[in-house]
Amino acid sequence: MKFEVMSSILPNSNNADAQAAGAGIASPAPTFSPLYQQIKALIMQRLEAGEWKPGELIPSEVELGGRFKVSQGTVRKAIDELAAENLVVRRQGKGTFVATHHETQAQFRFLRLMADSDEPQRPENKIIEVKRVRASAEVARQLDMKSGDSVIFIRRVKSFNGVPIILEDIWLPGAIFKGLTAERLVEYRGPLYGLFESEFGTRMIRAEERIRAVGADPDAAGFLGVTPQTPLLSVERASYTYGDKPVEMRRGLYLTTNHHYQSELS
Amino acid sequence: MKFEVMSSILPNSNNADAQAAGAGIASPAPTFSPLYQQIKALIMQRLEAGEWKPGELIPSEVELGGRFKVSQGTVRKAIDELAAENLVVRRQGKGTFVATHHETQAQFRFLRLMADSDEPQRPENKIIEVKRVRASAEVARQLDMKSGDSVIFIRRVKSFNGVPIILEDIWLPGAIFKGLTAERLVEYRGPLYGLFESEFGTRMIRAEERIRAVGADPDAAGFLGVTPQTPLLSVERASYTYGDKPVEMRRGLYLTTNHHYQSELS
DNA sequence: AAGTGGTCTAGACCACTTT
DNA sequence: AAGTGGTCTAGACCACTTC
Repeated sequence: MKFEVMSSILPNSNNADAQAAGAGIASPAPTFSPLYQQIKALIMQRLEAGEWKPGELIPSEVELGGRFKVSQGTVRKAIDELAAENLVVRRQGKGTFVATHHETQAQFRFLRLMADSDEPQRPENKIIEVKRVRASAEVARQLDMKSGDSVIFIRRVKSFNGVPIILEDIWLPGAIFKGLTAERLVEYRGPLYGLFESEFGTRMIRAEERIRAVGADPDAAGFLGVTPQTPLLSVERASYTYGDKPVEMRRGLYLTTNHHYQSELS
Repeated sequence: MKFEVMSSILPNSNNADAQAAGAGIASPAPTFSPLYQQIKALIMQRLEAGEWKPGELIPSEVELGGRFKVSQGTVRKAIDELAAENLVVRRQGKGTFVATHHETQAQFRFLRLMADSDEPQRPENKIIEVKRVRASAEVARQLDMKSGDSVIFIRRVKSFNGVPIILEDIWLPGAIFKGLTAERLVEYRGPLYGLFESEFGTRMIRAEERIRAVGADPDAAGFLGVTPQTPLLSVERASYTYGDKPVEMRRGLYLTTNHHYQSELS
């Protein structure tokens, strides 16, 4: 808990109390940041620390304003940004809740593959393999670990309406996902990130994908029921939790004969 | 210019004046929208009408507040959203400007292909072909026209550091881009959307892309210097201007041997 | 009735830019 | 010095939810 602004830098009488709230900790950082950003950072720290867990209600804006000695409007602006980043969800009349991956609306936020037709798609996951391996140089780099560190490897196939469409390899840091077993994965219903969140206390916040066109290798061709060299979408994903800490690496091969990857540019 | 809220629906004394500003037009819409959304819509209408052109300064928040008979804070919230949608750019101390495609920062907003390495990429465009054609059924559907309507077709190749990477076909509504010639395209420096904006008064706001993996046809293989059936990224883009009116359709074939399409999930 | 987020106003001071 | 957007406060009323 700290405020980065000193009264001398930001001689705003309104801020005096807020600065006092962080009293005792002299900040070495010379960079300015507005009060609401500092409040946002404070709330984010508490989210990260698990003070309020996914799905739970956080204190009201008035309550937080009192706690941090700032006006409700300032807390509001802080929470506005947290809501824009999907860390938190507002519900009028009820309050503000910590975002969770256990919601129908969140199911498709991280799967951008859409059917060309508008027929309903019954998704189905099949776990092919789960094993503990040593991190390769590339996996170690992506997950911010050392080469040879323990990593959990998952291979699965996602089908739509019974037709295999995605072959996906997933690498997870062994230290974080210690007790993860094939049995648990097979029996679990719902999105993987929901499992990570509720059983391993690791909430995925943000991801980046790198997309390429590749030819199917014999292995992939077998799983997807196509001939080798069939063009496939290669989707490499790096997932991050609080503080941009990497927590997952994926590589998916998407069959895009009757599906497409949807991207919004704005 | 209209307000969708009647005093009886929104009995906020603060709004009374704002409602009066739209006086004379009875609104049939029964849906509620907050004042700042109405202000936002009003400003958007003026942007669309070209009252303030791209790159120009729009009136200050105080000025607009006076004009619409609402407080500066309400105008601010309206402009906040317009800025978030990239319709407008704020500059502290200067004012708020209509966004434009003639800015270095905007150059890469609509090209998500990145080099795998971090070597500098010298881009280069080569116009292959420009011709007037009749809209096929699919083009007509995408551009919201009738089959057979006049369409301008452009084919070009984009190279990085002298190596051809993208073959792109572009379809434009003939009615909007009437005077567009191959000569003008060849001599024009800078992003295509900049040309559209300053010479045809059509500003692209938003786009959607559908991505697939395909095998190179002989034609494409020739332009990109690869063998037929080489996997390529097929990127179909639909571009929209104000009011979600389609103004462009594209189909790019990206060679992703040393490049990748970058996508942020959040 | 009480509490919550959602909207709106009014006024103040700040940092930045231009005159 | 004057004008602009950026931040912060304080207070009001609203719509929605729960008790």
